[in-house]
Amino acid sequence: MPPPAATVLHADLDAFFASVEQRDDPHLRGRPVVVGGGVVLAASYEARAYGVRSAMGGRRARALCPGLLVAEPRWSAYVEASRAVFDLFRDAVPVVEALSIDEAFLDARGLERIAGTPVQIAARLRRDVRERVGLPLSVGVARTKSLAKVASAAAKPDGLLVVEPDAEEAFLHPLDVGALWGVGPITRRKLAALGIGTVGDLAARPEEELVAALGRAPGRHVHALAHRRDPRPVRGGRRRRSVGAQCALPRGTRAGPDLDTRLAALVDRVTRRLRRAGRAGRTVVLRLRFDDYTRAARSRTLPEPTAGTADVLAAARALLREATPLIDHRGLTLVGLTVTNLDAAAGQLTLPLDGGPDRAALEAALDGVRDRYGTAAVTRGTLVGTGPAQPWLQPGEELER
DNA sequence: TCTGGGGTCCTAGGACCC
DNA sequence: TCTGGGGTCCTAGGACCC
Repeated sequence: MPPPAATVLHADLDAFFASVEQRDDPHLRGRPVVVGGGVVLAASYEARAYGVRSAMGGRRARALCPGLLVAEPRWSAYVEASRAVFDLFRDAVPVVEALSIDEAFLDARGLERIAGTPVQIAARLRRDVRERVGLPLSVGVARTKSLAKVASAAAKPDGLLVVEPDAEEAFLHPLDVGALWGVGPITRRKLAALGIGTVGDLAARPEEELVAALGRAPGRHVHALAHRRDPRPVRGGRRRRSVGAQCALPRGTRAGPDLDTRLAALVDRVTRRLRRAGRAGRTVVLRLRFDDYTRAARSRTLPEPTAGTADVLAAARALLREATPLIDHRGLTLVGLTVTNLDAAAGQLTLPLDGGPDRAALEAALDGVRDRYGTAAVTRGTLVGTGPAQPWLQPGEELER
């Protein structure tokens, strides 16, 4: 067995939306900027120096930082920047696991001969992202995903931090438990009640005590993380597991035509996105948030996967009817709709290939089917894709990419 | 801190089946 | 008629992440 080495990279764009705005508008550079006026979606490091944070209300942010500049979100610019950065990730290593629009894990094992050590790859990646996309990227390099994630956070802004295997404990133990990936405010509070403040404190406690306080999975999980055990591999090629949309409502919203219109708009948005992505789901989830900010969800699982507006809307309306007493009693402040259980049933698409296609066309068609169906093969002049059923996709439709 | 929009994973209980 | 162990699927809720 080779000795353990720091081969996992966690790459994370700094203040992503705000950095894109500063890149594209010279007036914003070096100044406190937030994206999003109502609620802060991203804050530049200049704004963070004033205590401005993402998810903060815009009014509070402006109170903290009088000269704050507010940019309206430009989603297409962020998507484009993200694509360019992920292209560089995939150029750098073969296995990339996206975590969100602005961060990913990269597996840098076994690339010494062709691309250099993990640290060299990380340094080159930071330079390439800066030069070709114009954005600051922080990278953490460590033996496990969890350590790499914590390392990239410690490296920010615009930094590179390597945690070598023999330095892990010295790096991790002084940190607040909230720095661990997976320890949020609630777990942190429960741990504080046990007198646990740092990762070192956490590592000193027996697993049974943590399981008793947090539950089986979370207890075992934080115990393992504190002892730097994290066997999760970097997984490439992961697909989205749900598609949803939501909208905030004026306080005290009740069931009625207005709410139904909102619901229909959400269904429309979600099913469009599903169809564009070539996906279908079996479970429709109605999400509700009430006047007191408590939440509830109601769901229905359909016999077949669908991305059809009418199917999803019918299910959503049935759920809404079911929840109407609850809504009228407690008042609604948010309604959301999610389609999940994506591609849950097996199906098969068969395409006749008449007239002996040339090799390039055949390979393009295979790629198209494989993208949508998971597998693709040619059997006696017929192109077969096996995988998730997608009933609205007719044979022969949308084969070109 | 009174609150936006998008996701992930885990757990528990009940229905149902063999 | 009563009883057992084991499994899957579905619903609802909770915690966490960006």
